[in-house]
Amino acid sequence: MTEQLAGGDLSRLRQLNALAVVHVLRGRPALTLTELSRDTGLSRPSTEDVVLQLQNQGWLEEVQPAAGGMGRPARRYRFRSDAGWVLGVDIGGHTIRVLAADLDGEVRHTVRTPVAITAGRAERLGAVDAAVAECLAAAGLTGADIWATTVGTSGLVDAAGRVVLSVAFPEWTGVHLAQHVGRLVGGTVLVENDSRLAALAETWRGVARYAQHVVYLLAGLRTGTGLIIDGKLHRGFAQAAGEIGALPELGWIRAQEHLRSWTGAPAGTDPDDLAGYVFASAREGDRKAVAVVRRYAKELALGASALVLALDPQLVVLGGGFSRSADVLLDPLRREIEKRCVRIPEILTSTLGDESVALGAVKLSLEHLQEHLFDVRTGVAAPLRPAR
Amino acid sequence: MTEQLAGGDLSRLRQLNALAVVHVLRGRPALTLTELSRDTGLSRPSTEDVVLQLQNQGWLEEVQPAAGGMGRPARRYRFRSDAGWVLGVDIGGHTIRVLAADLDGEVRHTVRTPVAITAGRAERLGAVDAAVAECLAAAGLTGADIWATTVGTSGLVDAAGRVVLSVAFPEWTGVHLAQHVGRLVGGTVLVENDSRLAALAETWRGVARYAQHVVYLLAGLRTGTGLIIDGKLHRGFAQAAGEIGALPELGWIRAQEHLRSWTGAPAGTDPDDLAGYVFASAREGDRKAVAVVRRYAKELALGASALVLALDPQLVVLGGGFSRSADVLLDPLRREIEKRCVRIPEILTSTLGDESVALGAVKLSLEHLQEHLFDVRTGVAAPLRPAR
DNA sequence: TTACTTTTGAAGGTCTCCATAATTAGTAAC
DNA sequence: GTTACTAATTATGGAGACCTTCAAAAGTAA
Repeated sequence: MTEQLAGGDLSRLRQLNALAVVHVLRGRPALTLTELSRDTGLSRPSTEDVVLQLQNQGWLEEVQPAAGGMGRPARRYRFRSDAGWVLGVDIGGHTIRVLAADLDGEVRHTVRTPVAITAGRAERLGAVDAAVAECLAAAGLTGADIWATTVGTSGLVDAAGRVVLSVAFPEWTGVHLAQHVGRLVGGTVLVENDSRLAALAETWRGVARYAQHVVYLLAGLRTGTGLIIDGKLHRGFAQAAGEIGALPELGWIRAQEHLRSWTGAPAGTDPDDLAGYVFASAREGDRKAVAVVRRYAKELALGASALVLALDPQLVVLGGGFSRSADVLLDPLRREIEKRCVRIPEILTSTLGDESVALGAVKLSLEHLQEHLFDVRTGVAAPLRPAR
Repeated sequence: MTEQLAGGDLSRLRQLNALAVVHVLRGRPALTLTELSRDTGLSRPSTEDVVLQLQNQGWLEEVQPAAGGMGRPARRYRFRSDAGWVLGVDIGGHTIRVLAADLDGEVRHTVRTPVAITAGRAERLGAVDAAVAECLAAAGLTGADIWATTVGTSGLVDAAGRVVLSVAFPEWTGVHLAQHVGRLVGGTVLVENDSRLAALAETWRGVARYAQHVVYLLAGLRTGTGLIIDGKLHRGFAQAAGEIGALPELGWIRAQEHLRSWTGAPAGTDPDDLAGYVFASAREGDRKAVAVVRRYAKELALGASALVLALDPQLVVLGGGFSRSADVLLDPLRREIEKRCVRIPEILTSTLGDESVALGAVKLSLEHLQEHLFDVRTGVAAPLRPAR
């Protein structure tokens, strides 16, 4: 059964009303007391009381009254979204990304650092340190100002924030990212698989904003998935959800091999760049390239269909590097899914691009704060970085 | 984001505290005010106030004080679990089951009516009517005393309570079960797929009580699934979740054919009874029967593995008629799943038997009431059958 | 009958909310 | 520049729900 809400005394009521005020005010421009009173359902005097308390605690700030208008100018209050900060870190193969966002989720600073795909563990971790430091400096913050950080990485991550298994970077296996990044910033450090974060980003600021159940496909040099169920990221009992690629009968692991088998690219092309040539040739109508893309789409669709049949999502989102070639990839993918599924979900292409993982990391940090700072169980405390 | 809890005035606080008292008292024996005060965190006088109000509303009842013990005997109050009733109906191929349970989920009356597997739509609906009427009569109730009813049926059911597609009983397709049963009883009538209800029953009173993520396999003359995610039944966007059997590459639909291909049963055996002979022979070591069971287990495991890889459940529950033969079925099933999955969940056999669907139907009815009658948004109103 | 234990009932106080009315600080019109 | 109008602020009184504390009541045990 759902966790019941405990009752309590009058201070509990104040707690709830303070929470209601914060909830109304977050992510919106400054409001007057009358407006707040209307939106919270509280009386004007009570609203003022609550607002004064929140102002003393540091959550709210009075801003200049709006010019013009009849009657006595009303005081206006805004949520101090800069009271705390969160970071989103994406440790990719070629790039480290760090986003600093305020409590409203507004991304204020972005740092992008290239890193060699061949970089080892120490070098990559060093690049992460440097990027985080650079981002903090740019924002004029120190690690102590950060209330929550989420790190996205490829591979399987355990609940403690350790990389349990990384196929793409064998050296990465075993690295304790939560601990490592925790040296640099305050607050909680979460670590999550990159595909899952990308999926989360789509439900936040991407094409999946309206959907409660989403299957996200990361199609690129690696293939991955992220599942959103009931509006929440689904991890599974041991963080192993979405690993449909492991099923040998579906042959998802072989999917990219089709792309690499193509011989139409200039000699000496880096195998990692080959995919781009295949898609480009398919776009120009090269029949062999079209056939290769179709075979790739079919294998991708097999895993996707299994997920769709299992979960019946409203929406499938195609993301990852190959989603840039959605014009040649989406149609065959859709056809293959339609062949197999009972009910056909919408199938859309991600528009978030390279930033999706880092954005999802920001969102996960915010959700963590939401649970611990603005929860109905605890109410709103003074704005302080939560204990780790 | 999660739906925020609205604030309010003092009556809201009373609402929450009343809810807390009800929550503490439900499903437990009568408690004294002192005990209630301790468990709710309220002061003694406040607890008394709340309890008196709930008693006036009809939710609580004073019972005889406990004999013996030191000091002045304390008044004791119990939750009036008989203030309302729910029904769970299982429309099976051979049997109609109706359970009547009180608000604590205690099943007080059970009716089991045989119905011919060949019965048409009208005959089957008539049997349902008769069984419901019989159950109400046995409980001394009328339809108006029923606050919620859930009907379990095979096939795909839409949100309005209509059978959209029934493969097992073609005539069943299109029947509006919610409407039909709604003629007999008050309150809400929910209709749900039987495999899902069986899965729900396992998390309530079965082997899955401790698990948040469960894959339930209905293995019998039909094969079906039920998914529990985050402790809740997962239906998907269009109630089509769990239809992994449709994926041609996994060949789930062919699974039972293996059992029917067996030639070791007495001539003229009803094909529906064949499975029992196969399992019995396998139990006695007949090598051909063992091989047939193994092939069946493999195909069952294929679909199960897809679900396990997709969701990473803590637990897989094997239910349905064939779960009686778990002694010969479970081991090969487990081996095949272990071959394919990244993380191996526990695999257990259902112990609820034939009643699981009806029990799950009772549970779904109770969950519906829980949401509408004892919700933090509304608080507890007077005990009246909720409007439809 | 007395001592002890525990619940009950009553009193007084505090907190948070609400409704209402008086005051204040602006704009608009003359 | 004064006056009317508008809308926010401030002040007041009251109600509801909670808390703590203490005396009275109703049992058991010696």
